[in-house]
Amino acid sequence: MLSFYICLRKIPPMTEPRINPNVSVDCVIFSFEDDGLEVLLIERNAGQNRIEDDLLALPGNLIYEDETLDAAANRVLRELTGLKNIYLEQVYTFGDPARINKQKDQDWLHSIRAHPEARVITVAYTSLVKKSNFKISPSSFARQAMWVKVKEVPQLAFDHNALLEKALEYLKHKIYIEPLGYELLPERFTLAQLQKLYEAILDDHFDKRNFRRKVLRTSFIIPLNEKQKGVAHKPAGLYRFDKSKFHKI
Amino acid sequence: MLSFYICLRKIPPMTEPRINPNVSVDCVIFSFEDDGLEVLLIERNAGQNRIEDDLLALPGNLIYEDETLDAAANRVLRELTGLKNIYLEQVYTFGDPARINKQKDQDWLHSIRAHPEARVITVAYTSLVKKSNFKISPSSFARQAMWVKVKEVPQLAFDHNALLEKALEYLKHKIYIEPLGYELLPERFTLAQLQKLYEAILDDHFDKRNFRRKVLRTSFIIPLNEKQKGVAHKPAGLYRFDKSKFHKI
DNA sequence: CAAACTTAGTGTATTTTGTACACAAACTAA
DNA sequence: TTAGTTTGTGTACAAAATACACTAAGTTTG
Repeated sequence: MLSFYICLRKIPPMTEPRINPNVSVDCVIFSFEDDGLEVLLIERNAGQNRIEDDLLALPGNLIYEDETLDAAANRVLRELTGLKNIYLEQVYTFGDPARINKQKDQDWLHSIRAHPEARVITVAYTSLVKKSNFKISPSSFARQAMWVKVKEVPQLAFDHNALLEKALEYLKHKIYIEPLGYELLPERFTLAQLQKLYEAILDDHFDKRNFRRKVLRTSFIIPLNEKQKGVAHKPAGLYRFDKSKFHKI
Repeated sequence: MLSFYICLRKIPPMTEPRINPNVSVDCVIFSFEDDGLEVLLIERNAGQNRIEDDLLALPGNLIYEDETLDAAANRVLRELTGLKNIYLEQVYTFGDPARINKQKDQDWLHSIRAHPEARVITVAYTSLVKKSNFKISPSSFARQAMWVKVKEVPQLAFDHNALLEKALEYLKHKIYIEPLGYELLPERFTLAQLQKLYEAILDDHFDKRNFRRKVLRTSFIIPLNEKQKGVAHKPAGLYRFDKSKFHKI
């Protein structure tokens, strides 16, 4: 019993972390499927008084007073979707005073926030993940979390369509600077998959031969001595990334 | 008298704008002189109780509740340095809870802020200007504003050295995407000046002939039929930018 | 089991861009 | 007149971008 008591004393007091009412983070999580990019959205849940026909939103929430922005983004993503240990990068900060003024957004904020009228600026984060590596398990005020094709995203809550646009633009720039494949493709992938990924992100089309030549000139995309199996056509060779062979410009 | 009265009624009541205690903006303003980049810094002024040996800082302050972040950055820059109508771009947001905890920063905050202990996240903005186009006239809590060579910047207040680094990195990326010359060079400039600008921003050196060839391949750097005058060597030809001939990638 | 279907994989010619490199010309100051 | 300083130029080679069409290797179907 004594040791149990001592153990209890070592547990820090369960004070609620203090919330900063003015700053939130939102996460724009992309995944790639063969027919394009998808983004992770949540369906808001207003506790008891469920609001029908509410808008989808990016996972996001207010930050705690004692956590960094990066930590907040990770926590919020985990709380709302169950996704853990995802490397997030900051994209842009949105701070229009009117960004939370739409009626539906106000209704929702009133149903879940202590200070629903407070000015909120939000810091957008983004990441690329392999859908299959993560199990979505919504909690907190997300009734559901789901992948939606980027080309089919409807009107979202707040200014979240603008956040999505900015994150896409960020991706496009970034893919020029470093290869983004290892985040999004399976460990072993075909060059056709890689090409489709580039075409999806850059919203463009490339010549197959030139693309292959360019890719194979790099030292970090490495052919394996394996082929696809069970496809109804000539099987493609498989490749992998060697992250260690890539060096930033 | 009547019309005067009516006129008075139309003037909005002089309420102080409400300040948001949790969000600030900071401006990283660069200028280019022949021997490198300079950045605009202020010397803080703690009202009566002047703190000796205080650190230099980037111009920045808390935002008002009813203004956008962009507007706040413009206002703050104007209030602190007199610089007006500068096109600012958002760079990055810094939100470490400990970023304002240095003793000197705390002392200063206590001397000027209503809530000196409040968590403050800051949104960094940057711009490139021609020094000669603007007259610096510090006011508010800036005792002085001054241009400091980027290579000679000392330790700054808060996390402002990190903000400066990030803004420099932003510049380097940006100069690959669009020519930054028109912001920083005189209307008519020599190719040597342009080359020095690129070398300053990218912190690199280029071959003169190759640089000239590359520049002249563009359609937006246009030779004038004029030469430098009064220089103690062969006078260089002058060029100008034609912004309309440049199209983003 | 042959034919049809689907995707993989390959080479060449041309143009454009990058890179390395050295010396004469134009002006001023002494 | 000379010394000093910066401008302005050309060539040869290597690397990268671009345009373009057919055969090969599997599976499915009839």
